Amino acid sequence: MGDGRRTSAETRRRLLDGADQVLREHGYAGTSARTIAAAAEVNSALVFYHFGGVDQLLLAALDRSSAERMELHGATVARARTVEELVEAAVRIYRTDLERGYLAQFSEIVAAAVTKPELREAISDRAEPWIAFVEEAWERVTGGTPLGRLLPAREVANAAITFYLGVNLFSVIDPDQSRTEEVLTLAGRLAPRAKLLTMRLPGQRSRSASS
Amino acid sequence: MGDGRRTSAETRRRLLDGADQVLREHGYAGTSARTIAAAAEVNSALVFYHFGGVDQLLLAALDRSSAERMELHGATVARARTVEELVEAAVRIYRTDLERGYLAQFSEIVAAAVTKPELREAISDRAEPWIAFVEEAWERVTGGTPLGRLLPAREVANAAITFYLGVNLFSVIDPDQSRTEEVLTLAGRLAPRAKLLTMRLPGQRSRSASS
Amino acid sequence: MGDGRRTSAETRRRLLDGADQVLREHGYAGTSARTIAAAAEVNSALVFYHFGGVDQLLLAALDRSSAERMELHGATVARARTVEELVEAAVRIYRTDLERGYLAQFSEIVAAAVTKPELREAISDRAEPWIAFVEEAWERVTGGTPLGRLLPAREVANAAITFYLGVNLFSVIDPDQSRTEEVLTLAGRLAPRAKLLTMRLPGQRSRSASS
Amino acid sequence: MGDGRRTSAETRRRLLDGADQVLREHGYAGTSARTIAAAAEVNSALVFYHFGGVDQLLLAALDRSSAERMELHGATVARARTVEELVEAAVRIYRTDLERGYLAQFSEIVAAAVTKPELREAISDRAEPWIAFVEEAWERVTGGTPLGRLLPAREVANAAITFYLGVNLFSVIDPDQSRTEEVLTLAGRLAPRAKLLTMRLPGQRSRSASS
DNA sequence: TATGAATGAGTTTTCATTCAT
DNA sequence: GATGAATGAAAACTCATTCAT
Repeated sequence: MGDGRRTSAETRRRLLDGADQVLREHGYAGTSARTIAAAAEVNSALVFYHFGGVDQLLLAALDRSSAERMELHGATVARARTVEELVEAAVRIYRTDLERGYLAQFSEIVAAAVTKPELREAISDRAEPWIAFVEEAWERVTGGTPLGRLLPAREVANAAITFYLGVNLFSVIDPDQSRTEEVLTLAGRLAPRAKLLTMRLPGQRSRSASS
Repeated sequence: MGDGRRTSAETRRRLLDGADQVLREHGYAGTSARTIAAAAEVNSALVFYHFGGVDQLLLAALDRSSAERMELHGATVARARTVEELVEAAVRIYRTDLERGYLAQFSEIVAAAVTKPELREAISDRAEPWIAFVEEAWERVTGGTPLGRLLPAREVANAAITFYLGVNLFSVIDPDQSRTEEVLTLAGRLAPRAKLLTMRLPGQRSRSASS
Repeated sequence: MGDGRRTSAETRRRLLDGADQVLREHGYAGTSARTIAAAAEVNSALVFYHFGGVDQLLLAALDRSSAERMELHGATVARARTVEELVEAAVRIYRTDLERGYLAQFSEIVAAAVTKPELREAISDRAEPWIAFVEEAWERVTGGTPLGRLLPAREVANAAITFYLGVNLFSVIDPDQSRTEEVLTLAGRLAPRAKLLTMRLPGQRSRSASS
Repeated sequence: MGDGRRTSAETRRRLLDGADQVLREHGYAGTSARTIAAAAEVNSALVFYHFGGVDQLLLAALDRSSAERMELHGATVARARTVEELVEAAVRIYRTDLERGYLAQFSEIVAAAVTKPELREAISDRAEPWIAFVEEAWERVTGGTPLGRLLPAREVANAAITFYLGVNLFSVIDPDQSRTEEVLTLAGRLAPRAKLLTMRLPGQRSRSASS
């Protein structure tokens, strides 16, 4: 399989692409050194030669797309100045990740980490930057405002990532993603109303009076 | 293994218990007909005889605990009359599921369904009643109110289940569940403020005037 | 491979026979679950099903022939009343083990234990009864005699087993076993002279006088 | 691996050292082109370039230490004038080989030769000079004496090498070499008595009379 | 119903070895 | 001389599944 010599970088790229493809088409359970190597049109021993194992290859593939996404999404989020814009950016990010298969890739690996405890730490480490990503964006946009005080960045980030992961699983229930679309649309409609949450509740005494 | 004859029902029960135990202790990846049968102290061919296969046994075990939970959680939710009480009930449900290991069990199977496309439909079918469950509760509590109009039951149910599924995966990143606790606590604090979302936005003309 | 059903005992026997055969014909390095199963005309997974692994099967085969030999050689040695007869018995044992391939089998496994440390304990345990066997025979024949005092049973047993093991390796150098035969013949000729070793050395004072 | 260019001789030396080290630390079963090359900090293809294969490298390493030992032990033995001194020298040789790891190295390779029939001839060839070595020493010390007639050099040499090889395997059963020590100590005590073996047996007629 | 023996395909992983550069 | 990428065979072992009893 595969004909003759190739550069190392080329082989590694083929393997990373093969890993992405197999993961998306057959799920983690259908992923093995053989299936990946077949997709990459490469000898299956090279999975071990270049990456040390199947899981390590999958993680390397995740790292590769994580880096791409971080760049791409970083730019998207940087333009947001208001909560509305931030929610809009989030919805755009979700759609991009869905279309490009990033969402599926991430889900598959996270799901694999649920079933294989030895993967958990690796995944946990790789999710952390994304939590920080959301945290920073929220802080930048709402820092110092009443909304920022009501909804602390850390909690918002955790909730956002939790929801993002859930979308992956929910796709099992919602194969055409229409329900998720509806939820996101709703979120878009609610965003301009977020600041209402910070108003005084009827029957709530004023802050100065309550102290 | 096991001594002497047992009733069919007894054998099935042992297998279901074994499946639960192995799934929680070793994860889906460590689950096989042999490991389950060993935990159940039963011949492994009986997994096939009684359930037709490993995945089918796992699904049967899920059905069993789903029925238990439906009863238990139904009672919890029935008492809720306000949005605050409903969110409180949801938090209590989450904590119960976590403590009893339902959450872990559900996570493992849902994660397996992500990983093994052939399981997806089965999981989808089993999630549907829970979506209906949330939908009905929300409708009962908010039906006919402005909040009910702003947040339609269907979307709320989808969002709630998406989040619940996400919690399963997020457990990988949040092994002691403390981050999830924080998010739920925040939800509890926000619930009384939900009705604020229905207020008129500054600069928004009144409904009657806008038509 | 193999046609249809067989009894468990029959399959186990075939595997043990196959293990013996492959070990003798191809050496430990040429021994694998596949080669043994092929020789046994049995599915190779049965090596694991019945014995748990290749090394365990080999050890079981060793145990089987050790039991046979212990019975056979025990009878041979029991008849010896003098050192001459004991040496004769030892030579007969050596020839029997050589002809029946026991010597080669034992050597292969002991040699494997040299190269694979994880086998050492198992082999050590299995050699111990043979050391005891020699020790008892020597003690029975020479106990209480001057020769017995000069050559303690424990040392004789260790030396005998060491030599026995060496013969295996020496067969590499002495493929037709003629050199080993000569050494054994010499041993037979020397045996009647063993008691001479206990005589007083010229210039050695008598025991009673020296104390 | 390894930085920059090295001379051919240097590379060969590193590989020989690496082979020795890996063989002693991980046993023959843990020895591969890769592990040796790693220990030598050299590219693993050089094992083939310089030596043609792993076993050939191992044999070359054996040849190197055999040459060292031949020189060293030759000097030790040359000083022996009597059987007692010769046995003393033999014990000293054994202890030296043990301490310097020669014994372990030799054991591993000889054991491998038992295990892999294709190595046998190579080992046989390499043992021959040692047989000659013992033969010559024995002949020099006992030649023309009654003891020399009773115990011909050829048989003594074969027996000594057989025992030495056995010690290698016996190390599995006697990991701290204490039992072998005892046997050698006994040999040291017996040596002065060797000439007693040549005395006339009680009831044996005189040589001249018997002819 | 239950058993345990059997099967064949599949997995990860390692190895000696080759070869273009 | 040296390198690192590539190869194909082989290893141990596990699995779901079947089937005669």
